[in-house]
Parts: sequence; C-alpha cells; structure tokens
Amino acid sequence: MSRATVSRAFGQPHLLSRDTVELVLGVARRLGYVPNHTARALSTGRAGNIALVVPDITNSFFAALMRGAQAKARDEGYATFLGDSDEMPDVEDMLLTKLAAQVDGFILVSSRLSEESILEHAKRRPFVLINRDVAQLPHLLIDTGPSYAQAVEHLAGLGHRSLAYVAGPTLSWSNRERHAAVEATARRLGIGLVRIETSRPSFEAGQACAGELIAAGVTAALAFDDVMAQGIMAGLAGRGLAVPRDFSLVGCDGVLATTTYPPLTSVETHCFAAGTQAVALLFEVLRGAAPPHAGLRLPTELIIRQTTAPPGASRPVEPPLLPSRQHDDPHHRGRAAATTE
Amino acid sequence: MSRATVSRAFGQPHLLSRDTVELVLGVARRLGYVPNHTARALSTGRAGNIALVVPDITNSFFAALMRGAQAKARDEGYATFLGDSDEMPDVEDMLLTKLAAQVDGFILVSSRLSEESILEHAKRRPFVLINRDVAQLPHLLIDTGPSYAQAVEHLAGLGHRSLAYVAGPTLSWSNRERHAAVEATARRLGIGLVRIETSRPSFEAGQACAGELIAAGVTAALAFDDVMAQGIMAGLAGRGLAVPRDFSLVGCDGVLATTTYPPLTSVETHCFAAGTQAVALLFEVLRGAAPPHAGLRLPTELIIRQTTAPPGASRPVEPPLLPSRQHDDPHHRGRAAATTE
DNA sequence: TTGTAGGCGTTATCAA
DNA sequence: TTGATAACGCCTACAA
Repeated sequence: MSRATVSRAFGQPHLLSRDTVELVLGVARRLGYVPNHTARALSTGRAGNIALVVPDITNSFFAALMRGAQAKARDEGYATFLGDSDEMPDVEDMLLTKLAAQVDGFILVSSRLSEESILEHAKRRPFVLINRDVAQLPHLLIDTGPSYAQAVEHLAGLGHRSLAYVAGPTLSWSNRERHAAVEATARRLGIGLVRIETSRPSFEAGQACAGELIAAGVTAALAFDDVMAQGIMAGLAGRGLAVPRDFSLVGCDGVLATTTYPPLTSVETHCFAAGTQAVALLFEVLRGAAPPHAGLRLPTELIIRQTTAPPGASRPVEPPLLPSRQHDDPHHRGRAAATTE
Repeated sequence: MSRATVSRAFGQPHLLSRDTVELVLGVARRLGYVPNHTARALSTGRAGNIALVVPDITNSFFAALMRGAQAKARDEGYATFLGDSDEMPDVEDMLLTKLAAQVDGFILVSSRLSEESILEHAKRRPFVLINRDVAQLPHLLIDTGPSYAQAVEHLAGLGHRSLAYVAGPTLSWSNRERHAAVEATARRLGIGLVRIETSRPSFEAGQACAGELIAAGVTAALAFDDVMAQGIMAGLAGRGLAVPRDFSLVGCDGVLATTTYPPLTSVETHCFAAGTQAVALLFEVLRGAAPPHAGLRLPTELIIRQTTAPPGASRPVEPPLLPSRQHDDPHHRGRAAATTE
C-alpha cells in the first residue's frame, strides 16, 4: 500500500476502488491517523482556513454576524480565524498582513481601512467586504438607508419636527449611508436635523451624548446602532427623561432591540444571515464561480416597537399582567398614545 | 547566499553577522518576501496558532473573554481560531478534532464535554480550561461562588425570605458552583429556595420563566448570568411587575449589568482579564514553564446596583434633570407605574 | 486502479 | 559565521 493510495483515499476516493478506500479508512481510524493539515496546505497551496476581521467583537452585531460566518465555514470544512481590530486601522492592517499566509480568503467587516490599503491587501488574497463598497471587490452591503428614511417618515408622521442623528464611526460606510438617508429624508419633509458626533459606537458614548441631545432641543433621535440607542436611553433616564414619553429613539441591528425596556424601535439587519451569505460568496469566489466584483445588497426592515411615540405624549396606561411580547404591533402604542393625549 | 542563511536571518539573527542580517532583511523587504508560515509550521511542528472554543459567542461574557484572549495572543505573535459550539457537545468535539492539527494549544471555555472527552483531546494538544475543573489539566476558574453567597446574604439582609435560583446549563461547572453556593447559604440563613431550570442561558429563556417565578411566590431571584437576568426583568415587566419595587434580581458577569435599566446588581467576573490570563497560562504551558496542572482562581465581586431592594418596598421620589450618570436610580419607572395603578 | 518520485518552503544537523 | 542537505507529511503528474 503506497502512501499515494492513502492520500487518494482521503482526497480523491473516486479514483480508487471501493474496497481500497474502505480498507484505508478503516485502518486509519484504528490507528488514529488523520491527514496532516499543514503538510497538505503546503503541498496544495490551499490553507482550508478563512479569516474574519471585525472592529469590535463585543458588539452584538459583529458577534451575531461572526456566529453565522463561522457556522457556515465549518459546514464547508473550513476553520475560521478571528481578528478584532479594536476599531484601529493599523491593528486591522497588521491582522490582515499576518493572517494572509494562513488563509484562502478574508471576510472584512466594516473596515476602517483606506480604500488603497484594502486594494493592496486584496492583491494577495480574495476578499469579501461587508458594509464597505470598494470598486471591483466582492461585497455584501446591508442596505439600511431605506429603512432609516422610513424611520424619519415614521417620526415625522408622529409629529416630530426636529431630529438628531447620533453618528457612528466616521470611517464607517454604514454611518455615511445612514446619515445620508436621514438627511435627505429630513430635508424632503422639511424636518430639522442635527448631527451629533461620538467617539465610538459604545453604550458609554451613547450615554454621554444625552445632554447634548437635550441641549439641541430635538424630540427624537436616530442612533447609529442599538448599542448607542441603549446608551442614549440610559443617559436620558439619568436626566429624568423617559422614552418614549419624553423622547423617541430609533436604533439599528435588531440584536439588542428586543432586550431593552421598553423594546427598541430598530432597523433589523439580519446580521446572522449576512455572515453566512458573505462566507457563501467568498467560497464562490474561491472556486471561480463568482464574478470578481460580485455585489450583494441585503434588505432591512424598520421594526416599530415601543421607543417611538408622538412628542410630549403621555405614556398609555397599560393593564398589568399582559400576555407579554406585544411589542411588535406598531399600532398598539400609537393608538394608545393618541388616546391619552 | 544559501537559503539556510536567509532562514536564520529571520529566525535566529544572533547566529549571523550584523551585516548579513541587514543585507538579507533589506533584500527581502525590497522583494516583498515573507517567510512562509505554513512551511515553517510543517518543519518546526509549531503552528503559531491557538484556538478558543466557546459555547456561544453571542453571549457578551464569552465575547469579552474572547476579545481579551485574542488581543493577548496577537501580542505574542499568535493567531486565534474561533470555535462556537452553539452549546452542543458534539459540535464542540468536532471543532476540537478538526482544529487540533493547526494549533499549538486550546483554550476551552465552559466546556459542555464529558471529562473523558476532554482528557482524550488533551492527549493531543495542551489545554487550558476556563470554568471547568478537570483533574490534572491547567485551568482558570472564575470563582463566583463566594459572591453568590454574598448576594444571598445581601437579599436576606434586605428582608427577603424566599428566593429562586434560575439555573444555567446543566453541564456547566459555573452553574453547579453558583447553585451550590446559593443553596448552602440559603440553608444556613434559613431562607427558602427554589431552583428553576431553563433551556439555555438566553434572554428569551429568562423572559419565559417570569411566570414560573411569580407562581413560585418568591420575592427575589439570582440568575445564572446577566443575559438571563435581563430576560427575567423584561418578562416581569411584561406582567406588570417592576424591578426592584416588586421583585429583586441579581445577575452575573457584569458585561450587561450597567446597560440595563435599572442597572443590574451583578457579580463582576472580569471576563476580559480572564481571557488574557488564560492565554498567558497557555503560553507558560507551551514553553514548559508551568506545572502541567496549574490552576488559577480569579476572584469576583458582588456589585450592588439597583435591582435589589427590600421586598414590597416603594420607590423614593426623585428630582428630574439630574447631572447625568444617575441612571442608577431605579425609582423613576417605579413611581410612574405606581401612579398609574 | 495503483505505484513512483519530485516538489511545496522551512528548519535543523553537520561540516567547513 | 556560513553552506549543503536531509527531513517535515502530503499531493500530483507520470508511469505501470
């Protein structure tokens, strides 16, 4: 039995007779033999790994996305490297450089790198970008713009005349998209808009800008994501303002939205699916089945829960011991609020 | 110039003359040459990678831990594989098997595997266990028991006579520790205790057991972790009960605690540090600097925030528009609710 | 359907 | 201080 035969038994069983394959696999199992991944990688040039690089794994959006990606990769027999850039472009750059040698491709999520840097890295290995639109590179964009526009319309419909957009990272594509959509819609509807900058999309940053929000005299805010929205809610509460009685709030991602109290009106991004689809796209690229600049756009939806209401409205009286989980009915709150006016 | 020299210029520069090293490195940079990681791994038997396997990366506790671990590994020049077992022992087993070939060691967090399985895997590669105490294997235990005991004392001191422990995964070491501590302390103090089982440490599971909690007639609960505590809080709110006015709640981990409203009384676990320390321990093991069964115990602290109060207590009144960061004040919501009753 | 042999890029051993 | 050369374990033409 030559080693070539053994090799084929694992890699190309169809080139061997049934018996031989069975024999080899049987003996292998009994001996506890497993093909050496490293040697195979050296010989074939394929690593059997991919890498996922994100700005902050602690953010539920990235965590969920990563969960989807990792599961999909595992199903396809690939292992997944994790890179957390901590929102720092140079750490991101370093991760891409060091990981390149061991992976067949990258999923780069919400990159804070310059377009040139990304293109430079993409010369070495295939990339799939999430929420970043670099010419000629395969990407998957979570299309939150329309939902943010819809959120502005929703708030305008409730009677708000003056809104704030609480911005995320300046280098984030998503942030630009969301701000642009909010701005355009506000202008179209003749609604006032202020933009509030923050250091980082964190709970603390959201909490810290509550004062600014109040000072700006707006009655509602659209936050860059759920984490910030949650922080804002806490910051407002600390200043004696209740949501949505005194202030309306919209978040984004849907990961935290149902876990806050009251449940957050939020743009649902289907992040788990984004993870699996990005990996699927990467595999298509790897086997040459996808155009080199394939682009996917994932739709999102505005889910109206309970942090948006007419400005200055009182909270509806609500019977105790409800059957729970009523937060998905947009009318409930709206109607109730109207009743108490 | 032989390839051996080039190799040494990168790996053992001290064996070469200053000039040679400089020359090689210079040319390498100009040519864009980087040593091939895979070939080096094959030749040396060292992969330069570690793997981190967790039950659910979406849980903030694991996310934070992983963040710490990944950062530490990166600082030491190691790349990190991520494995999410989705709480399923067989997935965990499969991950360990497939990853073994490419890593120098594992960090296994809150394993749901049997002791035999773990020992079997540990034969192939060095392991550091977090929150799992398997004889003779290096481990790092986050010592929440004493803090849970203290939490029971705290609740007893507030006047609670009947508590619930909302359990986490049956296979979790932490769950056993916490339950044991709660049970022993409750018995010692003559306090009633019921144990409530759940499917999985998720927000939904916490939310779902609110009814059971009410039916049990207890006035306070200690949850397995913050995520569940948050779910319980939502479940109670959905049934018209306010925390801590009508019910007191204690969580664990500290990751979510400050982001809830009211902020959660919780056992702080320093999970980020746990991640870095586990990786540090693994590296000690790898270079033979640590006893093969080294064990670390990390202390925790009970942080009393605003979800614990005397049973049946009313909330104090509070002036609006406080100077911020006062979201630690649970009274607001309680008062409003009381008013509408 | 199976065996033979060269090569993947490094490191380690032994000489020089 | 450097060079030559044999592993490392597997894959893949090419041959049989």
